[in-house]
Amino acid sequence: MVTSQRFPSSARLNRPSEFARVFEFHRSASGGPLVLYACPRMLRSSGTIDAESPVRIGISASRRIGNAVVRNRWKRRLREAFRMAWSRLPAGNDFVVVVRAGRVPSGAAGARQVEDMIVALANRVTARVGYAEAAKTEAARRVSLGAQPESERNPLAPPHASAKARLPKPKRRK
RNA sequence: GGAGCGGACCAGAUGAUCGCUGGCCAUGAUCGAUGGGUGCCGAAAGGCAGCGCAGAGAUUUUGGCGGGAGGAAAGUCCGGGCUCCGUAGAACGCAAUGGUGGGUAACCCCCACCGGCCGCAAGGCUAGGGAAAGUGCCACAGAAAGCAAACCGCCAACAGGGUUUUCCCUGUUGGUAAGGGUGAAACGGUGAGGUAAGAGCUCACCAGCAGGCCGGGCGACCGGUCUGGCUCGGUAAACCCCAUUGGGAGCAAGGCCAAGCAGGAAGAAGUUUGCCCUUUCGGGGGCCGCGCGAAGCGGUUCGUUUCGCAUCCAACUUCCGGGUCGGCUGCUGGAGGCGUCGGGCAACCGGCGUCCUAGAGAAAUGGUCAUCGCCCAGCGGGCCCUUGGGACCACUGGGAGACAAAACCCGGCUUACCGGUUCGCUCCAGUC
RNA sequence: CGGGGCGUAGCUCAGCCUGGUAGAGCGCUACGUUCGGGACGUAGAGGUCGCACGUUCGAAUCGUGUCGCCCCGA
Repeated sequence: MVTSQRFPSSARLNRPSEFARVFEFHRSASGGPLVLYACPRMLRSSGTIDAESPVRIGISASRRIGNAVVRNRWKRRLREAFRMAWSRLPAGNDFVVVVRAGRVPSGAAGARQVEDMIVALANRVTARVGYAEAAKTEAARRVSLGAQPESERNPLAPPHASAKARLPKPKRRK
């Protein structure tokens, strides 16, 4: 196991639309104080599943679980766990961890425990029956949506998801 | 030694290692405004193709250097800076404040003092203007709750009765606020005079009120003295009155890029639509026109209204399309910290010197390990000393490590909090 | 950032504006009724009015502070 692992901002979900995309895929697994949502990553150009791209994660800790200090403590603990377990997670996916309740595990044993829990949940949700098919149909629908420009009024299609699948802008001025 | 009062300060330390974030420097990669030069078209202006020569800058890789939460960053309770909104002028309303003087950019803040209350004291608390402008309220109890009033009682007269001298009982009328009892609160207190009985009815002293004068103080107020009428309840954190203050919105403010000196549609020349009636001159009603319309009928920040002044009129307004859930900026050097000197009782102010000390944006300042440090208990060691205690050192075991995380920036207030350091002072006990 | 509302019996709520007695429904307990239960009838218990300080003779009510919860707008 690789102990030294970078964790730059490109490995995190940075904007609300990315969080919404994962939540609206509606695939989750829960265990203990955590709920983990998963969503396969897409290649922007082709709309197919990109199994090679690195894993990205996001953390959601609402005010329900405590004050700012408790929320920050959870986020740091989970970021550290992701950093350590990064190579053991199934590639080509975005994950969002929601903290439900509970005290923050402390010490080395607590850190190991959170780490193992995240890996187990991630493997459980991606190995579930229908995960790959759903990802494929989703990808296919996205390609068809990308072909016909700006028919966004489909209620099944989240607007930010189609925006994510939009073809890159052609170069201007050349 | 014990108990207590007031103030100031700290918010575990060091090291190793793995990370995050933004700054600077170097470096590789990708993109690249613009410039240069080449070819073609053209009379020219210029256009097109294309070279990859220079290159601001953007994104990113790797490496190095140095920086990275608080005393409350919190609650968002006040006050300001800053930004935008024609001007924020007047009136009404609304809201806030409420002893005096000062500090301050400002304050529901701070300092000093005055009055009141609490404490043996050091000290603490204090929404502390006006109740003889007006209105309201004061449950229950009580005769009566605010300006007078007679339930019991007391006294007098008259009538009747008992006895028939005094006296007693009943009733009616009148006088009386000294006594009773109720209540949170009952119309000054004590004494003397006075009276049929009583009463500030009169007098002395005291308390209190109002006014005048003298002295001290910038002032709140304090001290003294004289006069007056004799006493006039409480509540304004009830309405209210008085004085003072307050324009509104908020960094999601605001500006720039995207964005092309700008695509489409509708509205829109109305100086308060026009006419008639009525009016307390504020306005109200009817009819016509525009409008789908009971709305509305110039606009100009704002969730109080009206008025005044100013200004704008298509270069305007609204909607749709386009764009967008983005990027850059505002964004941290400031009523700034520390030291020192001077002024001031103090809050604070001024001069000089010196320092630079967080800028995130699904939101950084962390994880792990080791050592030291803190508290408690036990055992051991020597020391102080009056039996019995005290502090110190070493070891072992156990425990605590709180509250709470910047979000434009400051000054305060309030609240939360494991503990620790230190200064000054008060009371009590003991010894010399 | 700005604005609004609510904490009262085990539960859902009145009472607060205009201060003096805390109340309703459901639930709970006991008894009656019934063969038994439900329903019904009678009686009863149960509340620091979120907390603290103040104003007042007197506070659930008025004022200030504070704690918790909910909602709305940008």
